[in-house]
Amino acid sequence: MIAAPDRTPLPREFFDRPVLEVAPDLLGRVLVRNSPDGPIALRLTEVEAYAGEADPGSHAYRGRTARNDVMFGPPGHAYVYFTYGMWHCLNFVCGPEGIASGVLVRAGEVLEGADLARTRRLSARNDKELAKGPARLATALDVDRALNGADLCAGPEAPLTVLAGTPTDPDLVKTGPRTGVGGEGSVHPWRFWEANDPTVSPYRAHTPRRRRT
DNA sequence: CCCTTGATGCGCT
DNA sequence: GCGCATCAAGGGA
Repeated sequence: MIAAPDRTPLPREFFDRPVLEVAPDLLGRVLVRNSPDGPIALRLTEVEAYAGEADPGSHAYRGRTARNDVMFGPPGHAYVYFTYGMWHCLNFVCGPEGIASGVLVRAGEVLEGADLARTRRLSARNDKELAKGPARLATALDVDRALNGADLCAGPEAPLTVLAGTPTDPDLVKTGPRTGVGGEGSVHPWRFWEANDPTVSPYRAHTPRRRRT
């Protein structure tokens, strides 16, 4: 028998730790998105750590700007950015404050609200694909820049919350280089996922693309 | 399955 | 202007 997931929201102290400690600990936790259309609960299966201004793969690498501002703020908040002209990606800001670290939420398994998620992800061929990839996940959960800076620790009825869930067995946590991160940023195994989980996104190496003429 | 390419807005140099 | 923490469709094997 499987223990019921813990519905207790994670406290701010959870996020107020070094990002490389928080990232693997997020696997198996349950992200709840309360949107005007209804709630969706997502069990996290894949994340990536972005570790401060010294990390060349991080948006914080070139210092504080209007875009990455919330990364420099207190832990336990959402950092949402817009990329490739059409997609959003969701991060959890981690501590300590001022280090500008975050965890990119890359994939998960929809536990509740699959009907709603399907209406936002019409191209998904099956439910495993609803949140297989960071932009798909944000689309399924209706996450956009309106949620940038949202407090993850404001309670279970807040727009975004992370419940304790059932942490993934550490023996099942796999690590590898981050997807789509090139150069110096690719040397660290800062991608974390749950072994044998069908909702984890495929790894893709960094591929520079030339703009259309 | 694999690989290639187009779509699309904007932050930053 | 360049390049991006991406996705979906299309064609070949």
